[in-house]
Amino acid sequence: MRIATWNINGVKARLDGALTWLKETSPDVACFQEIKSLTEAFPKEPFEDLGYNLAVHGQKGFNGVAILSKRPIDEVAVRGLPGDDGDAQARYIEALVPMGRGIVRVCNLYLPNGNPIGTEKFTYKLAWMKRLKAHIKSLLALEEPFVVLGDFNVIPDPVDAKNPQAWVEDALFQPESRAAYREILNLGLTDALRTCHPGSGIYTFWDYQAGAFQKDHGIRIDHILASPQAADLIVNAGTDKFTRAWEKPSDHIPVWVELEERA
DNA sequence: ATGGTTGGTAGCCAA
Repeated sequence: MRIATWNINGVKARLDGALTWLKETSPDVACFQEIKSLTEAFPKEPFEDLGYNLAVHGQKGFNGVAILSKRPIDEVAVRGLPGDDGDAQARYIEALVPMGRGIVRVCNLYLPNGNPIGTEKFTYKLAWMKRLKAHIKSLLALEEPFVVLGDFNVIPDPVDAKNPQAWVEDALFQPESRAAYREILNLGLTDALRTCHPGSGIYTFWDYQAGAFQKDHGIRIDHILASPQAADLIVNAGTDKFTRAWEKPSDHIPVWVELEERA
């Protein structure tokens, strides 16, 4: 089965593009970030017409995440990242979807950007990552297949940027951000895209400004991390870079993983 | 090269 993630940067602005992408690539599960929509304002019908079930966790104007699944969504396990009841930002949703004889848990996140560094935004990013680590640790104890995927807003390594030096003052490439990401990975998760494409030059984001896409000044910040039980099933992973060349593109492109289905 | 562009919203904020 194919599970994909895409920061669409506004569901209303990207409605046509998102529908075209779903029709062309037919993921079984698609996770969106930055829907920038209230839950009740999400345009569900055109997606349902393509055969998708939806679980939406939105907020007004900013953030917002959604899970679309051609298979039944057995349960929406979590809305909002656990660990801080005072955090109202809609950046996390988790659902259970049938796979093979069992289920796969899909954990869709939009990790805080954290810029500019030296502000409460960066503090919030690091605190959010600490909460994410704790939550993933609890999921690993279940010893089940799951994927944690979405816009992590972290450039893991220099190889994940065309021009790493351009990002040294950015929250996405701070040593603290990278260390927190590494701690999560080192709990025992597998970076699906890295595993299938170990080389350099794979990016998932190009800024709208200064012709970044034309110059291929990209970074890899959208990730799919697999639990050990899911990593055993990885067949392939990749990106849908063609969407970035469309009219009115998102600044991110989709990332997907193909998991072997064992009946 | 301290600029540049986009989305959501209603003035700027977030990215």
